Amino acid sequence: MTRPAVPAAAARQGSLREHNLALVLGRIAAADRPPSRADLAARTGLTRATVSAVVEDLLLGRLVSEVEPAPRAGAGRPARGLVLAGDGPAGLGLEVNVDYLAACVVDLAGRVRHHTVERADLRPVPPAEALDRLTALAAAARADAAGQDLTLAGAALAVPGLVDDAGLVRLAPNLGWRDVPVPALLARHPALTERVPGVPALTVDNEANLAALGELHAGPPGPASFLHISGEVGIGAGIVLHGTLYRGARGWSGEIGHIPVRPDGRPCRCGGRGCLERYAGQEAVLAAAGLAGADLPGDRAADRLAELARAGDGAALAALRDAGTALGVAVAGVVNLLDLDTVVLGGGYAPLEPWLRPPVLAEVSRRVLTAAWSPVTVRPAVLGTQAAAVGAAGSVVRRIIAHPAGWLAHRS
Amino acid sequence: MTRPAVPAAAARQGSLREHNLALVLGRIAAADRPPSRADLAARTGLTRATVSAVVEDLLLGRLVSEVEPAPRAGAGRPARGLVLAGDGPAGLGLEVNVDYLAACVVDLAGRVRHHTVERADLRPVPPAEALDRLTALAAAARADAAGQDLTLAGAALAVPGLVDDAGLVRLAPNLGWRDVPVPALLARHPALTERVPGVPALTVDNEANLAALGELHAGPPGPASFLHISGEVGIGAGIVLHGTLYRGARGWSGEIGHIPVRPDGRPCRCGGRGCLERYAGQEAVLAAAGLAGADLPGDRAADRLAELARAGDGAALAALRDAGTALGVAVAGVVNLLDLDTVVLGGGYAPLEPWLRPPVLAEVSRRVLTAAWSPVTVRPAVLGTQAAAVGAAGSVVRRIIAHPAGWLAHRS
DNA sequence: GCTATTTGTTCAGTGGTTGAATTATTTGGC
DNA sequence: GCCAAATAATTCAACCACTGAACAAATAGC
Repeated sequence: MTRPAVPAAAARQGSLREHNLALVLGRIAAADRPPSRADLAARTGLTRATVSAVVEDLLLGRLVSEVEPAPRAGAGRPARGLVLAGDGPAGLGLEVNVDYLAACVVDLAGRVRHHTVERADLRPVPPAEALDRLTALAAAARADAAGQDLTLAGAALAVPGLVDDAGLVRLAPNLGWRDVPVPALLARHPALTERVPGVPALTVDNEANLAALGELHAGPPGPASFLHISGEVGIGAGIVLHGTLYRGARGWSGEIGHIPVRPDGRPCRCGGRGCLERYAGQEAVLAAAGLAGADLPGDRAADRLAELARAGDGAALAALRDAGTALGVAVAGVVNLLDLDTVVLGGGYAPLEPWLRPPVLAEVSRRVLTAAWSPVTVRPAVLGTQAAAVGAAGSVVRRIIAHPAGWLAHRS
Repeated sequence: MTRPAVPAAAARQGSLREHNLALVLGRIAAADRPPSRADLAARTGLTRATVSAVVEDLLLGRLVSEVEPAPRAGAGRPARGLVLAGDGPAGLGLEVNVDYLAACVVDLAGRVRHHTVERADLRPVPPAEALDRLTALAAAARADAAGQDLTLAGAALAVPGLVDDAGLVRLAPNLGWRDVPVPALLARHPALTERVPGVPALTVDNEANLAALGELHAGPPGPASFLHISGEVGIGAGIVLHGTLYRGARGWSGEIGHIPVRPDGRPCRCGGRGCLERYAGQEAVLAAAGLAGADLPGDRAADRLAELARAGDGAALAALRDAGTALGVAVAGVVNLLDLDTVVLGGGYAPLEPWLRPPVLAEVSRRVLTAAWSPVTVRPAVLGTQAAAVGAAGSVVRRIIAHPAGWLAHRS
């Protein structure tokens, strides 16, 4: 990617320290074994003197802690290992979805330290009440975190819909929400509005975006470019380019469900025709598999379909093959456009991956111009249905790791 | 876009100056009237002392020059205006295409200071000979630049094909090139390999990518997100996200011509079926308009078609409507995925924009989920067929503006 | 116990920014 | 025509963060 044309802000003396704090902390986070100060100096290019000074700040701010010297062969003073603190700041991840509410806490190292799911059909519930119930989960999560010596530094909420910069949910069709001002509705709950400078108290984002972030951080460290497809009632996608989530010009990227795959095909509720959702969305697949009337809750439907496919049910297998082909056509277009090397099947698609992958790969290898040189990997998501909530919590701690200076200033 | 997780390199004292050089130079480049040092201090947040020191470096390095004080109302010492130097470094842009070679020189301010096009059918010409002929144009451009007190700081070459990081042209189907090692073939031409530290002597890139860059810098300054579609024999696209060109995981993004628009439709030479190129590519449109046998050179074909359409020719109008519809289906998918606010019709599509825009817009407004809140603009490219060569030259000078320290180190 | 080795800290030196004081150059009032 | 006010740009001491070298600390091997 070409670098941005114009830097935004003046660099002053303190900017150096801010940058190097992030550099050192990022290396500690990405290391596979606890690095010593000397390791960090060698790997970052800073001197040992500077690394010591920077690490001192990080230790004082409870972002890292020292661990026992790792046994090492040869002579020399033993190194003190540095790890991300397990008792420092943590992120609160929340999710409102069609048939459940969820809350989780993730610590700096990315470990899930708390996780609750409350099943409930939220379609008939007014938004304000749904958010009220969510704050009960949030309060419990906060109490659990406090008991583990964790400080919640911020929260992120995943919603299955289009969210603008201010946190207004413009449209969440499957939830029946329209123009819901989430931050205003949550403003009276102190658990969600306590301010830590440099860390937003609450951000609201699209569920598919946050699920992609969860997948990014659950995988190996380092930049990656992939498409994370969440197959639910609708089909959403999160786009990760070179290790950063791409949100679009206005934050509404990833509406892969409305990519046309049969321009003159089945009409869609969006007003178009032949959208992917009408061929590979939950309703379409269940109908084709003969499960139309079963009225299963969202996450059960995918498991039921997987059972049938595993048992060799003809209708289920045909339904999955057709859905995979439609998905493959859309994915081929995306890969031709964006040159991604990986496609992750997430959400409801994850358990169905064994049956979806072959037709998707077939379409991709047939239709992608560069498929011959650069194979495209299709794999299931490693995080299951928790992806969005975990990704939401992870987005809070990743922001601290990327910009530790704000957190440190707050603690001094 | 979420910020990157881990900074890459250590920040030392000199990094501050590097950053602030780029900051100040970028503001001078983006300003609409020559700013004074005091203006720059106010706008960047640096002190006037620092701005003066930074500007001193830029003046010494011939990147900016002072102009007469702009007349100002009120009392006070008159300000000295700062502009990008018209006699400093410049970029050399080159292009090999199916039926022409081009060379141009662009100065720091983005002005085109030299431009030559040599028409020739290059399909029967071996790559080495085509590149030889190109170096003749490059030498003339270099001489002309020297006569205008410009120093060529680097060159960029636009090719209608897939290019890898090393400059190897993997495939340029319409030119008949495959695995052409362009940098090696140009290595014996000193005019193209003279090294300026910090500025690559020669980069090779896809024509559609460079055309999009040309369009980005020809437009108003500031970040923009758009899709620039070059409609030639093939259809390529350059993707600009938040003011930066997105090249893809391996550099092969933008193959919009092979997005499926009729999955079971006409077979394509890529091996797929129903690719956009088979419905909106030059061949398909000319055939539908009854011009199949005319065998016009690429850029004349579009003009001829525009003439016919202007005269009300039924077949031409129908062909353009159908092509626009196919294009609109593909664009709707792209906008749903990437949430772009602007689509630029470039290359051969530019003169046809009056007839292509209505069907494209119709499909987009019908199929894009967020079309109701956020209109998508479809407009013709402001640079015509020169876009790729001008964009190539511009990419060289933009790199200097974004990273002036390298250039300054070289001159000291 | 001595030496080699590696880790981590201390400290003078340097580069770059800040902020206040100073110089430079104009307009406008008297 | 001269002086005050205003704005632009430079100068300079102070400060901050990083560098590099010297030094202290802690271990293994002989």
